[in-house]
Amino acid sequence: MLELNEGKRDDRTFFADVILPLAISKTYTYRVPQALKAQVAVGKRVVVQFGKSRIYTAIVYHISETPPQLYEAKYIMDVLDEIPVVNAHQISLWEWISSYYMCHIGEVMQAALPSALKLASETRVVLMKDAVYDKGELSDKEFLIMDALEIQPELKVSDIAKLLGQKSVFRLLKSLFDKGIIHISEEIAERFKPKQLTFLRLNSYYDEPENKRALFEILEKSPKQLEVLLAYMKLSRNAPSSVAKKDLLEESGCSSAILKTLITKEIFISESRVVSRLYEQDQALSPEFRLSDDQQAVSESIKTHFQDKDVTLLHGVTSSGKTQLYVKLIEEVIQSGKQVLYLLPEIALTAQIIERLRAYFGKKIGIYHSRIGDNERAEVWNKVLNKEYSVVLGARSAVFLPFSELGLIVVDEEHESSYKQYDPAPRYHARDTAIYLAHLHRSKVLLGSATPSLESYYNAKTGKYGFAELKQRYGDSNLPVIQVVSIAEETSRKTMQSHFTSVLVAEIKQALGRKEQVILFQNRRGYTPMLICKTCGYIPQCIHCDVSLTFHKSTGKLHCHYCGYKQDTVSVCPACGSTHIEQKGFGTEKIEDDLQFIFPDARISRMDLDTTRSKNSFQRILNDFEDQKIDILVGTQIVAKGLDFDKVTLIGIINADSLLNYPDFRAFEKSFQLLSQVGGRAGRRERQGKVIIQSHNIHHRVIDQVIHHNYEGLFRTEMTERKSFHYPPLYRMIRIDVKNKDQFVLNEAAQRLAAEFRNVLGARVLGPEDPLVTRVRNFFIKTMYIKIEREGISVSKVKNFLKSALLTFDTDKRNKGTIVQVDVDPY
DNA sequence: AGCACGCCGACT
DNA sequence: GTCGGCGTGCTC
Repeated sequence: MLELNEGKRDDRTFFADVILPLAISKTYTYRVPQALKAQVAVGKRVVVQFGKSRIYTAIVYHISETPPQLYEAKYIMDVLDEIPVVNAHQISLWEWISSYYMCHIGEVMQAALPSALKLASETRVVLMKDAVYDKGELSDKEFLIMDALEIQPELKVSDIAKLLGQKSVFRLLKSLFDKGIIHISEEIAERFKPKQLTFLRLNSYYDEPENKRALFEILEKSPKQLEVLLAYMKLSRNAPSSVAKKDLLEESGCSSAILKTLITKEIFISESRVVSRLYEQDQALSPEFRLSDDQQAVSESIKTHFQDKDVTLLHGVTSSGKTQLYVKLIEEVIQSGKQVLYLLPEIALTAQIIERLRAYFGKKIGIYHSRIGDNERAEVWNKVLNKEYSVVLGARSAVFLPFSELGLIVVDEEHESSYKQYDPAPRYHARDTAIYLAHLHRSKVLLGSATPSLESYYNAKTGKYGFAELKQRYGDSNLPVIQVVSIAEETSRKTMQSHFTSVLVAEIKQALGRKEQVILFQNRRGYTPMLICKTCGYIPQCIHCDVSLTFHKSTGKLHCHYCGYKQDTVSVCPACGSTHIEQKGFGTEKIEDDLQFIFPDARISRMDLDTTRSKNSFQRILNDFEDQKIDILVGTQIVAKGLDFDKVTLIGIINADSLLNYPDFRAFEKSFQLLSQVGGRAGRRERQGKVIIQSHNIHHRVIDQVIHHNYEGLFRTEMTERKSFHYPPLYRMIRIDVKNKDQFVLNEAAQRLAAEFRNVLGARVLGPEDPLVTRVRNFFIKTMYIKIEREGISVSKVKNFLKSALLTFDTDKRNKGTIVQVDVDPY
C-alpha cells in the first residue's frame, strides 16, 4: 500500500478511517501500528476495539497521515486479510446506498458482509459437524480453543478471549474457520415455505414403443388403471413431464388409490416439486440448445441497444424463453472474461432453475440467497473475490458480492416488489442498486419481465432505457378475451345501469346463467370517496392528511383512509350552510349495493380491508367463494391475494380511469397480473375467460399502451386503435417515522414537519397517523408519507430538506421529535 | 448498536 | 442509606 524508498527507513505514522458494522454515521480513525503498516489497506478487515470492551471487525475505508486533532486514536489490533475482501466499487456502492436510502454506512456493511466475515465479541462460535482435523497440526492456542469447544459446543468470541487471556482472537478463529473445523453459530430459520405439488411421470421404461404396447395389454384387465394411463397420455401431450397428480385424478375421474397401485407397480414415478405459479417454466437448457429465430433477433436488438444505453428492458411474455436468451447472453459476456450477476426474486429461485443453470454453467456459477447457510455465503463471497465464479445467480443481497469486473447484470422479474428490502435498514431496492452497481463497473443491465413495472416501462418509453420485446404466438382458441368498454359512449346512449355498462351487465347475466363466478374489481373502499357542496364547492377533508374523507355507509361516518381519522358525516355544509351536498365517486360498498339492485337473486359479497379486518374473515370469504356460496365477489386489490378459482370466468374492472394514478396503479397492476392468470386458467378449462375493463376514456393512453402491451399474447385483445402516448405523473413515496415518548409533543412535531413539507417542497403529505400511532416500549411512533412528483423534486432535494428539518427539531427543545426512519420508495 | 454515567423511586 | 429503573450521550 505504501511507497517505500528503497533502503530508507519509513518512520511515517498512518491513520486508518474504518467502517464499523453499527448504526453509526461516522467512520472512526485508528492508528496503524508500525508492525501492521505493510498490511493495512483499504477494503481489508481489521480488528479494532470500540468503546470500553467491545471488539469488532471493521473495514478500512481510508488511509491518511494526518493524526486526529481532538482525540488520541486507538491502535488497530490486527489485520485479518491478505487481500482486501471489499473492493473500491463496493465501497462506492455502500456510500451510494447509505446516501440514497438515508441510512448509516455501517448498516450497509452489516447487510453486505456475510456474518462469517464479521466476527464481533458477541458472535458465537460452534464446532463444525463431523469436523475431521489433525490435532498435531493445531497451534497450542488453537488446541485450547478446540478443547473448550469439545466440552461446550457453543462459545462466545469474548469467552474464548477470556479463556486465552488475550484480547484479540479473531486471527486464531479465522485460521480455524479456514481449516473448516469451526463455524459461526446461526439460528436456522426456514421462513420461506415454498408451495409443493406432486407430479407424475411415466417410467422411462415405457418410452420404448413395444414396452408401452405391452403395458396397454397388461392394463386391459384393470380398466380403471387404464383410464388413468389414458388420462396421463392426454395431459402429457400439452405439458410433458409436468402432469400434476391433482389434474390427473380430475381428468381420469379415478381415486387416488388406483393411482397408488400404479405407483407401487412402478409404472408411474411420483415426485414432489416446488411450484411457483407466478414464474414461467422454461424449456430445459440442454448443453447445445440453440436460440429460436425470434430469440436470436431479440438478443441482437438488445446488444444493439447496449451500444448506447446502459439499461435495456426486455418485455417477454411468460414462457417465451427469456431464460434461454439470458443464458446465451451471459455466456458471451463470460467468454469475454467478465463477470455476470443474474438476479431473481427470492421466491423465483426454485430448485429447478438453480439445477438447470448449474448443469449448464457447471463450476462457473455461484448461488447466493437468504436460504443458504452463512458458511456457504462466505464461501461464495470468497469465490467471487478470487474470480472462481464468473456467474452468480442470486436474490436481492447478491448485489453486495465482491465483483471485480461485471460485464452484465440481469434483473429478471424486475417488477417484483420483493426486490425492495423493507424491514431493517438499508432499505434498498436491488433493481435500482444493480443499475448503480453496473454504472460503477461500466457494465450493462438487462431488466426482464412479462409485466414490467411502470417506472421501468416509463424509462424505456422515454428513451432512457433500451426496449426489446420477445413475443410468442399463441393459438387463439382458448385465450381469455380482454375487452375495453367505453363508459362515455354508453352514458350518451343512456345504456348505463348505475356504474355498469350494458356489456358488463350482459356478461354477468350470462356467467350467472352458466353457474360461473364473477369478480368485480374496484380499488376504492367505502361508499363514496368524496362529498362536495354544490353551492360553495366545500369538500370535507382529513384534518391531518391532504385527502378528502370517504363516506362509509356501514358506519355512517366519514373516514380518512390514510390515518384512520373518523368524523360524523355532514348533511349541512359547514362552510356555507347549504344542504345541497353531492356524493362524488363510488367505492366497493356502493358497487355492492347497486349490483344487488340489478341482480336481486345473486349472492354478492364484498372483500376489502373493511370486511377482512377481523381475524378469519379473509379466509372465510375465500372459502365461501371457492365453495360457490358466492356468485359475485366485489373487491379492492385484496381480491388478488388469494385468487385461484376454477369457476371464475369473468372479471370486471369497474373503472380503470380511477386506477391510473399512483399509488393505485401499482395495486391495479399487481391485481391485473393475477387476474389475468385466473382468466388464463378459465381458458384452459375450455371455458372462455373474459376480462372487461370499463373506462370513461377508452382511448386513455395508459390503458391502451400499458395494459395492451403487457398482456398482449396472454389475451385476445379487442382494443381500439392506439393514440399518442402520455403517462400519468409518477410519484415517489417517502416514508418518515417520527418518534417521541410524549404523544402530544410527537403530534406537534409531526404536524410541523408535515407543514414544512407542504410549504417548502409543495409535497402532498399523507398521515401522520393519529389514532394509529405505534407504540414501541414507552415510545410513540408516527408514520407519515410524503408524496412528491418524480419529475419535479429530486431525492437529494428532499434529503437536504430533511436534514434541515431535523436540525430545527433538535434545536427546538420543547418540540423535540426524532426521525427514526426514512424510506425512499422508487415509485 | 452497546455500554457507562446519571438522576429519581422502593427496598435490606 | 443503596439497588436499580431507563434516559442521554459517546464511542476513534
